[in-house]
Amino acid sequence: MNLHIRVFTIGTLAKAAGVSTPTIRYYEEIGLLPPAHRTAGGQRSYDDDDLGRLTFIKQCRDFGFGIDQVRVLLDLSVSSSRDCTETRDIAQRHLDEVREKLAELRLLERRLEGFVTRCNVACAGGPGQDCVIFKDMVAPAKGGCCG
Amino acid sequence: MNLHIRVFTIGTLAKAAGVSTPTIRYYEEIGLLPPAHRTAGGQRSYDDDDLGRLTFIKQCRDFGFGIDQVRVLLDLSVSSSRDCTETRDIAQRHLDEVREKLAELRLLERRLEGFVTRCNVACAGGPGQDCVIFKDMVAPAKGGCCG
DNA sequence: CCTTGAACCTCAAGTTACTTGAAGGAGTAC
DNA sequence: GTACTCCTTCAAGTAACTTGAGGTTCAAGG
Repeated sequence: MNLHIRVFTIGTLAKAAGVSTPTIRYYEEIGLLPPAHRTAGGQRSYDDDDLGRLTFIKQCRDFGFGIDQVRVLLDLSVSSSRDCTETRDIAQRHLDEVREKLAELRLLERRLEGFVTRCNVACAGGPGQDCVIFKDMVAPAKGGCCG
Repeated sequence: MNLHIRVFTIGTLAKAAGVSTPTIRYYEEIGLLPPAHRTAGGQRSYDDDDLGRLTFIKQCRDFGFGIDQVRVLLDLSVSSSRDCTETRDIAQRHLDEVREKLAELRLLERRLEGFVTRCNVACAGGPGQDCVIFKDMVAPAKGGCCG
């Protein structure tokens, strides 16, 4: 209970929030963070409120929200109505996107697995084989490598 | 058997390979495609070899390979040794990356699910609740929204 | 032959979310 | 005072294209 007012340099704030110092300057530049207070020498100076805001941003980014979505979430976070349903809708849409991406990646994983497997089967003897991967690759959607 | 020599404009080539025309110009600019032949009027002109090369590139990109990896694969595709093991190793490394990304996304999916669920539980009554998502978000790694 | 409209040309800048680098000033410890 | 780290701004780089401005070529129709 002895640190009633904590003051951060940009570097200590960065460590506390888990981001880089250029990122903090960048967030200020694009308006995610307000212009920082400055010391007499012109260096940026932060307090716990700033840490809170930055940590919030960091959490949102870790959730995969884009900068523009973070902007909306920040606005919601200070709006008087505290409209949680809007927040949930943003998160739900984002979740849908994540699931789409997951489906794509799962498909890609299977295709790559097949590719590597065919390589291993056909090229077990090492290099010098008459690998036909590249002919296969030119014919779309058939999978390739040493087929 | 009547189309022994097919000639493509950049637009028809783009459709045939499933990419955009600016993308073709971009690939030429960065050296993935050789400088195109030109008509008397200065417009680009392509043949089936170009279609083959571009289709190969497209397939690699669909596989998620980066441009630099595509460059290597293109080199391998014309190398005399046809070293399939090298090709397989590139694909294997890429597969590993895809699997890492999948793991990340699965985790993210679960976190977002929890987030949305908590929103629904706490905010079923609609807006105006005292949503505490934003306080939660400031405390890292706890999940948020209306906790 | 001439005009119209689509498709083409080049060059520059925008996109996302930062990172990296250069050149120099501020703050702190000895 | 000097050594060292951290800070400052500004510019450019990253990946892989996309978009836009302003102008040219081509094929078809009248």
